[in-house]
Amino acid sequence: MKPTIKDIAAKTNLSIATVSRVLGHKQGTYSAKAEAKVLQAARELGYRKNTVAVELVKKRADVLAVIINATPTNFSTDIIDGIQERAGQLGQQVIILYAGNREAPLQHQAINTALQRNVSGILLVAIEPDATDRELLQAAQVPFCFVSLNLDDQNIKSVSSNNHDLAYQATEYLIAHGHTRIGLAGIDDYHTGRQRLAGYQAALANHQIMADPAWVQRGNYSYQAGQAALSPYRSLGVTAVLAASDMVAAGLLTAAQGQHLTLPQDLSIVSIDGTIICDITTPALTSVTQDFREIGRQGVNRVMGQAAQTIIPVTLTERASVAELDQLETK
Amino acid sequence: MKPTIKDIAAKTNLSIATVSRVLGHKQGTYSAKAEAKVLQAARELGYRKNTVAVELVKKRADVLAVIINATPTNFSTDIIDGIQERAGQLGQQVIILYAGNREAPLQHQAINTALQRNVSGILLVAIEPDATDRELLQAAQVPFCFVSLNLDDQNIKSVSSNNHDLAYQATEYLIAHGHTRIGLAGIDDYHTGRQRLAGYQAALANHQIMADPAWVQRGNYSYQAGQAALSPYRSLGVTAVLAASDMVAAGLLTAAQGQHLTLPQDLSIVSIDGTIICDITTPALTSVTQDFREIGRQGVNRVMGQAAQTIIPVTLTERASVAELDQLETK
DNA sequence: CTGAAAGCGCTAACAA
DNA sequence: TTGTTAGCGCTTTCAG
Repeated sequence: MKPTIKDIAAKTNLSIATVSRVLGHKQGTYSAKAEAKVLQAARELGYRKNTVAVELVKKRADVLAVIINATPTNFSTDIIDGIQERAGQLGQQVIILYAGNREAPLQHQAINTALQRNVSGILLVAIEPDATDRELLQAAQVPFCFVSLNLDDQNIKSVSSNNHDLAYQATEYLIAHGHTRIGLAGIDDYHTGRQRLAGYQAALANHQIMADPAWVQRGNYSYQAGQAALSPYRSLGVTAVLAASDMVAAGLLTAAQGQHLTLPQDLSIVSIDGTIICDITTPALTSVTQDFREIGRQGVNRVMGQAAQTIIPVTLTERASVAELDQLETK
Repeated sequence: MKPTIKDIAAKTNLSIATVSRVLGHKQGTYSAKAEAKVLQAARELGYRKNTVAVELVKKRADVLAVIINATPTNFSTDIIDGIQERAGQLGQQVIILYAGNREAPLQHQAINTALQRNVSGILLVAIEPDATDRELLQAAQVPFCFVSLNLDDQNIKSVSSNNHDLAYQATEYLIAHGHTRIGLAGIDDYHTGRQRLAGYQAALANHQIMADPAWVQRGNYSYQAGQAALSPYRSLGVTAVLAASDMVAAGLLTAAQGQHLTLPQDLSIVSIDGTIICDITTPALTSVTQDFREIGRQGVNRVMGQAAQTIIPVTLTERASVAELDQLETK
């Protein structure tokens, strides 16, 4: 039914080998006449190459698999844009596999799907691998790279912002604005969260601020986590919070407004990510902004073996969610 | 290098046929003993089935391709959740192909990629097909379905909200709240935009409101489009705007606040979509809320041939962005 | 219940 | 420059 190179061969009185050559653009191995005939026949028959067959014989698919989960955050489109851009330049197709909401079986399944198709590389976006995931990945002879997540293991490829530095910068910024009772909200208890926690603690320690452990409210980077974090802070006299993501910041902000707090006077917020969410809230959120597009691009480079373990710099974007504390009275 | 069924056959002294049968779970065609031997050998060898080979011989891939573009909106994750959920139930894998930002070549490429892999179906999420896209799709013997977009052609499968009704409801709501000078912002000039425009116009006509054409500000559903729409409205005495998406509404809202308008008193907004963006803004956005998850689920049903052309109902979610106009003075 | 053998659509030696 | 041929790894008749 669907035409194959055989049909083209029959129609042109050429061998399938010649047809394959012109369709594969093996320049110099066929005559202009053969080329013309094949191309025309292909057009007439509505021929389309069967990629599956090609992949089988070549034992290689020029495909990058991107495994991604439904993070409660919203930065993944930028990362994917970056991936797509660079992958296109390197002649790789991109297929995105979806791993649900941190659901282990779906993560395994996505990895297996990628592996079973001999993709040329796997990019794991914001995925915390469990033991099974790591085994699957290690056992296969396929390059993989964690993107927007750093496993602390120099031997495992990754591209991300420097989470320690990122939290450190944000905390320093708040301290520079007179805050000393500073919360950290919404981080998880895995690599990213722990790295950010360390940066936050380092900045506080750097200024001899004795942190109250209750200043750290864990969560999953979601809007809901931000909302939940507010009320504990109110009794702690916290004047500023570093939010683990824009979504956490937004949750914190709407919860605060629900309690009739005035921002930033009653509560300053610095957010991590710097997506468009920061512009949408009132007041706009000051953020440590990650370069997600570049993270995506470099992820491709890394998995295609063109770059070393990579840290992408962040920038601090001042908007309107931090108050200078000097002239204000701490509660 | 990578083990194949041949290796398992050699190791177990069985034929590759038998190995294939147990690995394919062709129950009743092999003995328990054979099964045990094969399974163990497979485990020991770290065998993983080569999906590409299977797809070649079966001439069929149990894969649904989802083609999606980087819409400036943000509802796609919900749709994908729904797709994934239903696809899983039907034993279909899902691969997501990314079509850039309404870029024709990338759209063709994504469609071709799907077609070249004989996927069992193609779901196009919020994709406006051009002539080439439609030809490609029609020519192939692969079921496809537009999701969150309705082409007005009863013969083409689609699942979406009723755009006419959705705009009609929103407009009626504003009229019921005393508004008569009502804008429509951010719609595109394709199917979705035109359908919503018609619904908006129908509601106005229904109340003998003579609409000023300038009340309609076109755009691409983006935050920027919302921001750009504000200033024209100020000179037109518009008291309320129906925003074509949550992002448009957010843009409108921040632009209005930038002009020191008080919302909703100075400008009421109803948004279309009802994503989490509506909760994040101040005031929260009243919206006509689409059931994106269900749209995704039904998209799978439709493409797998289990449902007819489908309209998913919407609901109006009242939040805080619409003022009752009775007791207020129109500018 | 098991094995032998024929392909799926294509590429890549190897000959001609 | 072109054709012949042998597979890629798997499923599936058809015999046994």
